[in-house]
Amino acid sequence: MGRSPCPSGKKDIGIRKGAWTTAEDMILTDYIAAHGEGKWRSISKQTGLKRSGKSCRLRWLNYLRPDIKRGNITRDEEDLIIRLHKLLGNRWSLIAGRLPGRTDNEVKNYWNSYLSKQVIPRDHKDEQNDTVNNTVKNNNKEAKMEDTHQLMMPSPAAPPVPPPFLPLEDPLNLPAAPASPSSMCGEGLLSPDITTGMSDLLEPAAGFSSFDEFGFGQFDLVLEGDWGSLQCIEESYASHYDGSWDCTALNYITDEWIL
DNA sequence: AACGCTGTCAACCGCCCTCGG
DNA sequence: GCCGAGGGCGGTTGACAGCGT
Repeated sequence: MGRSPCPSGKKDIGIRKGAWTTAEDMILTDYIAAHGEGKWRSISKQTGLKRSGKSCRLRWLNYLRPDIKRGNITRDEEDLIIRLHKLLGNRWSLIAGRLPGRTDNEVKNYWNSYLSKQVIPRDHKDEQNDTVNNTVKNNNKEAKMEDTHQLMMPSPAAPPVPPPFLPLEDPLNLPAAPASPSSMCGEGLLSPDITTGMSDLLEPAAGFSSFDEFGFGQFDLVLEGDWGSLQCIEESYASHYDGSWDCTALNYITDEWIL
């Protein structure tokens, strides 16, 4: 698999490229076991590996790390990837961070080669479901898509419908929730691509170190159906609100998760 | 058996961010 | 504030495997 070791470099003279050998893996593994991660560029100098620092880092993070989980992506992991991608877009490192033992590269490859072909066509189909004419030829494909689609729909055992997620009460003079996501886009609050736009919109605010901390905290609660705690987080958010976020987007995020 | 097509996935590339001087 | 080095990340490439014809 992977590229053959054909040094193409005019500018990287002396730097090996392509597939890693077992010997190189051992050298890198031994070095990191002894010295720890980091200082990737110095690794090649210290060990004699003719690899760039980036290449060493990539090899370690994507393949050699002892906590890498091998084997097929499970149904639960697939479900989580789909949900997280819906929330975060192509932020593979963040998505992988929620999947212990999985790497961003692995998640990205899995999405590009498998999930994107199921989820995206399905979403597209939903937009024009009145015009689709199923054929016998597509039966198997459709069945597979349906299977994936169910992952994104509330299951019979899904959490109860949460209380309405209304705009927070006003002491902070927060803007009212928009009538629809499209209106948010129209006002420039969210980019047309809602999944990536949200991450750009929700920059760190007081009380939370990052959008990810805030967002994942809510995400976990949604998954668990813990609407009470979710409300507490929202209230906490309201008490810390410093105006750097637009809370209307949070309402939409939660709607997105639930839907 | 040979060939072409397609999917998979390790690895590379280039951009961007952070941090220290 | 500027600059360069180091590192992180998403997008893309390309070798290989498997399958169909």
